Amino acid sequence: MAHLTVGKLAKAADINIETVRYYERVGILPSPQRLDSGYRVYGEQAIQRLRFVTRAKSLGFSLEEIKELLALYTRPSTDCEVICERARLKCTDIEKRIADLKRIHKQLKKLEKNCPGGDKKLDECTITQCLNAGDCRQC
Amino acid sequence: MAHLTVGKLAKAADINIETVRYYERVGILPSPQRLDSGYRVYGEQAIQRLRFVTRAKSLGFSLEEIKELLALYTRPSTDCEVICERARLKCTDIEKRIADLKRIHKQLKKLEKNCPGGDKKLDECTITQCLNAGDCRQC
DNA sequence: CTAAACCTCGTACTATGGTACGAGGTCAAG
DNA sequence: CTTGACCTCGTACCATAGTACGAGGTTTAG
Repeated sequence: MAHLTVGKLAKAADINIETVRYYERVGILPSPQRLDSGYRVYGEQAIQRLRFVTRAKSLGFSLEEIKELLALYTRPSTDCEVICERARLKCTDIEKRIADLKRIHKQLKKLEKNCPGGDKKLDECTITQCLNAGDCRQC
Repeated sequence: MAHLTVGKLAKAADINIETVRYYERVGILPSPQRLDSGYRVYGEQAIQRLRFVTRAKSLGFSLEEIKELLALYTRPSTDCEVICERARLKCTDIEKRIADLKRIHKQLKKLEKNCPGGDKKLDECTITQCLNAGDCRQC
């Protein structure tokens, strides 16, 4: 089990094989050793690394950010605080995105609520009015 | 003021000139009339249309969705309800995105809170543990 | 021993929303 | 009538995160 080809690794980490190669291209995964045939050979730690990537992705980190996290992670001088700081920054980032979406959501709800609906014509539709004119009191 | 070249239109709608041409390419803006020289000529309604696009964008609609909205808008048979329905769908869509981000935010906050921080080593860092292992009680 | 399954690489393509550039033609002011 | 600002088009490029494909070489199971 210690020697994995790229296909086995992909399966073990539940990632598309092309994606594994892509991760290598963009520096997320280090270049592995090769057999004489040119085949890539990975150890168990590659599975761990890919799982790290998948989890970081699910926490909202971009591949660029994950690359940095991995670099920090593999540097012995890195302490917990450094990683925490990254998490805090990402948290703030996500708070901003939530705030943006909430602002949009509020506007849409308001428009929706005030719109007469039914088979009214478009010139009575406040949503259309809003999209059409800057002087809309609904938005 | 009734005849605008693409540059004037872009300025009037506060949109990059290349973007105006791009909108034409992707069908957001209809092909305008041309002078003998080949220059595009627009009327006032083109400014309105671009403002419609900008406002719809700020409400979270994609260009594809805006194209549909515009098609509905210019069809006389469209009634208010049809537009309202689009707004409702977009609202739901945004609610989903907010929920996703909130889930991520919650996890990050939890990780952040439980992490010892300071100059602790990485093997004591619960964030690193979470990224590294699937059996993390923090996430 | 052969056929299937797997691997290699490079390149091109997907979606999204644009931006940039170069070669050339046109228009308006001085 | 020249100069500069504006326009034309096609093409390529940016970020992001991959996916797809084809030609060829390798490995493994029956």
